[in-house]
Amino acid sequence: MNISEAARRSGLSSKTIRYYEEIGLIEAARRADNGYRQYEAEQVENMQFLARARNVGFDLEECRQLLALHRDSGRQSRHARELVLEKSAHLQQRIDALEAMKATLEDMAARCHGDEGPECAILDDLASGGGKA
Amino acid sequence: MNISEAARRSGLSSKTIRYYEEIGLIEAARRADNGYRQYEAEQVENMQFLARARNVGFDLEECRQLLALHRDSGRQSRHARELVLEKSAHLQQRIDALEAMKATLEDMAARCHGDEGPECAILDDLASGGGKA
DNA sequence: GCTTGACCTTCCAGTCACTGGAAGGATTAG
DNA sequence: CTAATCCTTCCAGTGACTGGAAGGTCAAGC
Repeated sequence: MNISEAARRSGLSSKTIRYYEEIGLIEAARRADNGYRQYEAEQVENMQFLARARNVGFDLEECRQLLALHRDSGRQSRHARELVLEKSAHLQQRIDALEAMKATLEDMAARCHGDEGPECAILDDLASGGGKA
Repeated sequence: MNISEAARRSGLSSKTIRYYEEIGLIEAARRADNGYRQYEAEQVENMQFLARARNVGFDLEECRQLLALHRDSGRQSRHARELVLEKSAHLQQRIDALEAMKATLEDMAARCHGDEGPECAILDDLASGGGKA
């Protein structure tokens, strides 16, 4: 199958597939006589694996490790679990940071009239560090 | 004061101050005879404003708008409030996405033995799209 | 055979908000 | 005098793509 079909089936874009090939995340595709990349179901499965791993927050280096574990029949599931727990903790940190930002914004918005006048608790907070900022 | 003192007081790095000057987010500093940038309290206040705005999640373009409102005595607080509410909603979307990722990861981890053996619910989920993936 | 449109290829530039580092000049302390 | 610490400019790199240019290929319809 051509690259756009592989893209459609895997959930990656054609651009992304070429990019992953370029950085060695997926192996270089076989080429047809016209130079077009040709894919088999197996490569598409690898792409799906990558698409799913990316969707749950893994970066490309982690995806590489996960894919290596996936391919390694002598793997230890502990390694995959460690990656997952580490990523989960990381996500929680980012969530906490975003929640804190959001709380500050909501506090600012609550104290701002939001009318046609120039008085503005938001701009005052940003200027002076008042409020929760 | 020199740039490193302005950095210390504002919470931005010297590199970041130079960068903000380069992209026109803060005005070009007055130079001393030796070519060093010289700052007054007023510029440092602008830097603090930017540092705070960045800390609550605004991107540089939004910071530019907020700073413009801050400087505009004829402003309408409604404009600042709109920016804040929009950003807050955006943050919520990102939080939701991260929460979903985290839930998936936790579900995977819960079903993975995490031992010395190769059986692994995590890798199976990523490969087949099972679980919550 | 010709055209049109949808593919495919490579390569280069841009994104965002910095950060690191090189190469070199200025200042300060001892 | 020297060493350490500032400061300057400029260039390159980050992550993970995305957009676009320039050009080759293919299938369908006339």
